[in-house]
Amino acid sequence: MAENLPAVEVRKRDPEGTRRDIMAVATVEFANQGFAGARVDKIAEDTATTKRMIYYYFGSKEGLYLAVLEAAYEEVRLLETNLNVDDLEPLLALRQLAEFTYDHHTSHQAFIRLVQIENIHRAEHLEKSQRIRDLNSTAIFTLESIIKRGVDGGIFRSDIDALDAHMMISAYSIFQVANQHTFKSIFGRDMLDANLHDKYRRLAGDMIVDVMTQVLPPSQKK
Amino acid sequence: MAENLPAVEVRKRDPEGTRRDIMAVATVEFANQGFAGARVDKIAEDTATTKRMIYYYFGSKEGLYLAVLEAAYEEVRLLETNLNVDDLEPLLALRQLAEFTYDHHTSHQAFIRLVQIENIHRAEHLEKSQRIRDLNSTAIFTLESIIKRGVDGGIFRSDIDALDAHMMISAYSIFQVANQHTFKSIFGRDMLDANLHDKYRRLAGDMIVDVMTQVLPPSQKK
DNA sequence: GAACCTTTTCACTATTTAGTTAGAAAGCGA
DNA sequence: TCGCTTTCTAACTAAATAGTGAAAAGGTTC
Repeated sequence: MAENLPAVEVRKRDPEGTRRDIMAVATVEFANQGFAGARVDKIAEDTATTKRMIYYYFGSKEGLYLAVLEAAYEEVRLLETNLNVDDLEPLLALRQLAEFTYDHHTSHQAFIRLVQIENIHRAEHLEKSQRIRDLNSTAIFTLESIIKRGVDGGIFRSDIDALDAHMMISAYSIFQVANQHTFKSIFGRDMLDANLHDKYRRLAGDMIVDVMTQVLPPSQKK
Repeated sequence: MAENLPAVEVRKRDPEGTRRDIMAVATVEFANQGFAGARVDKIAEDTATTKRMIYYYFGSKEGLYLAVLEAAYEEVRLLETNLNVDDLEPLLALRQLAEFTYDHHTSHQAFIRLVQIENIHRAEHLEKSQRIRDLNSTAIFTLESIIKRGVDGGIFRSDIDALDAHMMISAYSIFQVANQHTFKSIFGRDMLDANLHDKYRRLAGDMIVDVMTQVLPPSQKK
């Protein structure tokens, strides 16, 4: 009866598929519960396979977590490469980068949760993954080039480097996702409300553009 | 031999002291390990009293966590009231508030960790605490007054309200603490390095002042 | 068809964990 | 002194938890 129905049990042996199944489920569980809070039995339950296979492929809970973390960083990096702003004037390029980052982060909340969890653990797992540390965010190179052009053109401050700018853009975007729950609970505002999205995306651009374009007059004591 | 030595076992019955002892230790443990990661036995071990007393006073692990969270929010609120910027012109007041917040957050890292942990839990514990939700940050009232003066004076944008401004200031300051570990691991920069503190405090002020003082000309398409 | 890889089954273990029982000693305020 | 509160001791429990053992069967590849 079921043999002709679409691909649910088409695969009999599909190691890659099994790994992907486990990791997809584990990503959700780790992002939702944290490393200590996640339950291997729960993950196994939600997959099409068994706990034994988790250990067969990933060795340990930590091994699985690390695989999930690596995959999340890699996926995000892939998406980053979609942005090309080399043809735009620095001001517009910077705005585009910031607004793209904002959209990107607000639509990859599981990734942000994993990053926050990793920070609670003081990045101890990330430190173990040479692979993640290698795939240095491409956003930095893009930013470096934009900033160089803006500084050379005399329209950008020269005392904010690419990492500083990245920090500000990330801070703004990540905060809205990462701290949405306490913010809403205390102030009653849902920062991710669809009605606010356009305003907050624009504000991400305003924020970084406005601060970068304040070329300091020597008179102003700072 | 030990009877004349300073206050270690001075107290015989000191319920308040016992509570404080437990909470101080629990704050560290929860901030470091998260709720699921924290161990009641470990907390008991690090106090001068026993596990039984933790349950005597706090009922459960969650009860203790909630007490810790409430105390942390209250302490931070107390410190916020130290700031008085009513006499300053709005531009300087805003800068002072931002830079004060930056200093404040970078020197209360345990609190920030608790907030991040609470966000991982989608603020479910915070929701249970009417007490925390009541002590609405005084920073908001201060900000409201500053912004009103700035907007009335024609030097501030009128489309950014106090919560928006608070969000930007918090995002900047909290990010540097909350995400310091992944940031350092990936980019090699310690955002909390003492040598960078002055620069980053100033930048907190620049960021919010620059974005607020961009009064939009109608011609500029936004 | 042989060797190897993947998958299933499932009971099992050792440890950790939050939380308890029960009693008793001792301080403190009235 | 009486009664209530606080503190300590120390074993104990029940459940949850990460991880394993061992065997067998079914695919896959060469």
